[in-house]
Amino acid sequence: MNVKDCIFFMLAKANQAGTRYWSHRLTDLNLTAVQAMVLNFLGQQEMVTSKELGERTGLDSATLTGVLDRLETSGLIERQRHPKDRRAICIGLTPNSRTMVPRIQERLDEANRDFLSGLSHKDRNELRRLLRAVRAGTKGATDRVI
Amino acid sequence: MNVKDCIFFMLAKANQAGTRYWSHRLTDLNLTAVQAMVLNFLGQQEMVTSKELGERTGLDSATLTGVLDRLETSGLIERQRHPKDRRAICIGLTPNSRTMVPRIQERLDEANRDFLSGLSHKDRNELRRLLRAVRAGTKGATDRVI
DNA sequence: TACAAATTACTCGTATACAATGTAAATAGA
DNA sequence: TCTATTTACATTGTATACGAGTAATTTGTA
Repeated sequence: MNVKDCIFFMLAKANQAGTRYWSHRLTDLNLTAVQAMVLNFLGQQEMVTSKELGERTGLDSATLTGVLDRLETSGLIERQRHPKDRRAICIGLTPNSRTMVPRIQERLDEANRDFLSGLSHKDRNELRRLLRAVRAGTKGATDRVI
Repeated sequence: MNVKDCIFFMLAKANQAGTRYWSHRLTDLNLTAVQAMVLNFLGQQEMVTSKELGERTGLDSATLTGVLDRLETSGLIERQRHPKDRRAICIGLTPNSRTMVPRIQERLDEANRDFLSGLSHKDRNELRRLLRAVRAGTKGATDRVI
């Protein structure tokens, strides 16, 4: 099988293109693609535990620890003790990041529109449907799918 | 926009699922997804330069150096001087990896079939078409697309 | 209640990714 | 020919990813 027709290769390269595109739209905010995605999520659902945040954003617990460390160092999130469960921590935005979140959301909307502007409306829906199907199809096969 | 509908997020998670699936099919060969892909490519096109290999596999020169270092340490590839251009190196398989490549190719074919077994034949073609379109659509926007 | 099992977050080691920089070699132009 | 630019590869530093393992805590159960 030609590498170019391998689905794993194709997914990896499409993802590379997407991440690169989204990252380049963030350079002036000094955020990485993942960091912006986490802040965006926290803008909708603040004070979640690390566990829940990981589940929603599809980030491994080990990965998430690092992402949160860097966001905390930048003063963009706060870790707080969970009131009921002393094992857990609650993640919250800071005053700084709270004003930043709306801009991130604008960018994300724009970037989504622009990135797919070469596709017809129908194709965009098809792509989303198929990507969802791919993930759903492997659920359980290797686990870990959020 | 809900994170779950964000195309960058969806591409990242579909890719995660794919890489995980393909990696798990390789554990007994002691290869990573990327390493197997590189060996598979070398099985079809031996003695390519590092530059060409990078272009074909979509690997950054910095990334490729590391991948090749590890493959060389494992005795699976050899770096040789290019006969005409002393800046360039030629990458070749070793006796060890030459016997391994057919097995990798079998695995890759199997994994491709199985990974997409939940999709109809038509959907599989659609997915490939759309992933190609996504990459082609951003060609030039951020460069680097192979 | 005592204690094993499960859970939460973290740490460590390894492997991609990629921007930026360095270095040697090749090539283009004056 | 001699210099300027380009090219090929490597190196460095930072940021995901993920498997494996750990400490603290909670839960389930005998």
